[in-house]
Amino acid sequence: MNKTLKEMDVLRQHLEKHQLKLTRQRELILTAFLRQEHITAEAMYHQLAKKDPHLGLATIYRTLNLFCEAGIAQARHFGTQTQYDNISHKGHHDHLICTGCGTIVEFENCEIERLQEEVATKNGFVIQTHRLELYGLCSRCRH
Amino acid sequence: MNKTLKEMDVLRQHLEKHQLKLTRQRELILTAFLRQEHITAEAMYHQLAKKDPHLGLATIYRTLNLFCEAGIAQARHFGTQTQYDNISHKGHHDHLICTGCGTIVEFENCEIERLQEEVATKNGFVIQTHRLELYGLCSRCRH
DNA sequence: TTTGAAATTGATAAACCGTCTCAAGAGGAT
DNA sequence: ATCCTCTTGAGACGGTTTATCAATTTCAAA
Ligand SMILES: [Mn+2]
Ligand SMILES: [Mn+2]
Ligand SMILES: [Zn+2]
Ligand SMILES: [Zn+2]
Repeated sequence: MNKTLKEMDVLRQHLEKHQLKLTRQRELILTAFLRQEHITAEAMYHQLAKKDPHLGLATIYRTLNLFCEAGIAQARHFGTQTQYDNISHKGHHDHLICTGCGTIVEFENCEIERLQEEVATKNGFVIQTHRLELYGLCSRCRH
Repeated sequence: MNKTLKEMDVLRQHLEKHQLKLTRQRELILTAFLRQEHITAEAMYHQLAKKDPHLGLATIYRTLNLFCEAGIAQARHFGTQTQYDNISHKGHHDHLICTGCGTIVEFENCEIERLQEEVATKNGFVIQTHRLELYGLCSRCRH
């Protein structure tokens, strides 16, 4: 029973609007991507290499970037690595990252968001984007 | 009247403790660095390339990283560029960055800091570091 | 002051991560 | 099925930072 994915439709619409084509690779990568919360291009590459050993790394990058343009993914730069965040079913959020095991926890805090706006206004700025990342040790990594 | 700089002493102590040497280059770079609030290695390189003997780019990087270890500087990754933040006379702070002109404004907001701790605790984390950057347009860049 | 072991320097190679190039292949409107 | 356009995969390339290494400098001890 292959249920019609909302995200596949989002992609199809984006492709249509921009005269792009729905390829086997794009379907494959989207299906795999939607199983993840956050994933790097490299990890996606290795994961898919098992299925289709000829998927090029450049195609992974191109396709994940396409998903960003379509609003399905968002590139997040944590420390040195870039994680593609599956935002198809999420609103804005920020992250807690464990420096021990790499676990990524998402959170939303509207009070912090409000205070950010307040700080910006106080300094004459209008915010376009922001980054908030908390790095530390999760309970398991502290034993 | 060459007043004795507190930062030069901090550097001297750090060098002594680690069996490192005080070189003409390190003095030169420190003096120039202390005139800045935030600066990239590349900018520092160009600023100093005109003077004196010729300073290699590798030396600039090595020395700025040395300052970080000595607690005089802190590397901050804004967008794609790495700014070395002169923290010799500052406590913890975060930044507002204008995407129009590149202006960097520092701010401290203990209420945000407190809420960050609260979020971390709620998720079983103990924070080691954090990044908070607000990107937007300053009043001049909005006209 | 001279000496010499150890640290430092500058030039440049290399690593890293992602994008660009381009010839060959695939998509899809007609 | 045709044919124009878009996409793909392999590898070259680019920007930024670090590693390498022979020559030079520092500085403590003689
Ligand atoms: Mn996320
Ligand atoms: Mn600062
Ligand atoms: Zn952990
Ligand atoms: Zn501005």
